[in-house]
Amino acid sequence: MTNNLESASISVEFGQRHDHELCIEEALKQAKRVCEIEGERFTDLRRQVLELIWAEHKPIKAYDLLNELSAKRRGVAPATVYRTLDFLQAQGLVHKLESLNAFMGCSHPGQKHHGHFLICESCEQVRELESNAFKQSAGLIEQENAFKIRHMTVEIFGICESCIKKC
Amino acid sequence: MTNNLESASISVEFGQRHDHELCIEEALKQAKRVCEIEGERFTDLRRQVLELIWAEHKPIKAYDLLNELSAKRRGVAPATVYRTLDFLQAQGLVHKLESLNAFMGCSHPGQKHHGHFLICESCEQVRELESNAFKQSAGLIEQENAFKIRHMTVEIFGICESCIKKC
DNA sequence: TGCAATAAAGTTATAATATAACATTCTGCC
DNA sequence: GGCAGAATGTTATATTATAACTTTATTGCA
Repeated sequence: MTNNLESASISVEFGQRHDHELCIEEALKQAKRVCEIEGERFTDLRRQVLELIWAEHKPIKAYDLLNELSAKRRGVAPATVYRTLDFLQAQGLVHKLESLNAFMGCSHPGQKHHGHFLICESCEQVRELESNAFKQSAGLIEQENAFKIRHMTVEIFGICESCIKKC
Repeated sequence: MTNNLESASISVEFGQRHDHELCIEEALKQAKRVCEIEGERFTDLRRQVLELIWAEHKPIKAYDLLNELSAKRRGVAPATVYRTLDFLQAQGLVHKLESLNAFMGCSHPGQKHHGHFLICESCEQVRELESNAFKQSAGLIEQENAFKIRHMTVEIFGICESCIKKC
């Protein structure tokens, strides 16, 4: 077992055709790896939830997750979903999109980063930006305001390339 | 009545001592102005809500607002609060902090801008950044991703200067 | 193996946040 | 005054999230 947390990211461009089964497979594989490294259990429940979250490159709401999960197993309640989401977020496998009250699979699991997102208002797909996209601005802001940044919520709404072309 | 929307901003540094009554007064004055320019009514309810929002340099939750507002007038229900918040947000007088489900008075009313926030996790005060803090990064992101930005939620959590000094 | 300790998941209840739909009142205008 | 539209009141309910306690599964160890 490797101890290298810097793994490849699971990421595609907006509207790009790809074998999404591979995305899911890769996400699950990396999740398993992260859990092993962290000494956490990647249980059936956690795997199922993560798999549902990765079903599309769109954020999913907790109660939609609950509905879909209910089709797969018994005894699913809100707490089931929120607990599992908490776990997956703690492991850096899932991000919450605050503006949408919804959850996304993390494209850079195992890499320490803030989640920054491009959200297409037309196709509703979401893409995670590289963490360093705002690094310079963030540094500047820290200096100018004598403020020590601990976490940044960055959610950018607009129209993706693919949707611009379609107009 | 002036038609100049570019008004002074209502803004103080973290921890800075100031006559907060003046902040509130200024916020209400500018709100009245914005409403006049936009042909909207700055009613008692709207003024009371905005005044409560400006009571501190901290975000306030809708149901806390509801409680405080109930002390001032009869027949206050959730819809009362949310409707008024919607109005104030539409006029650019109030911002919602998505990460906190809470609301803040806008420091640059009448100026077209995204709200970007520094949120101190120690004293819980919030300060609105100048809109152009991220302008360069935003431009870069648009280019690199061929993405047309329409709105940005930027909420930066950390420790403010005043709280760093206290440690 | 068997038992204790801990972690995970199940279960029930409820809190916190937000909106929908319709009724009433207020305001500006003729 | 009376009409039209805006604002507010009112009631009900949807959506999002957590608390508290129970049961089950897993691990480590005697």
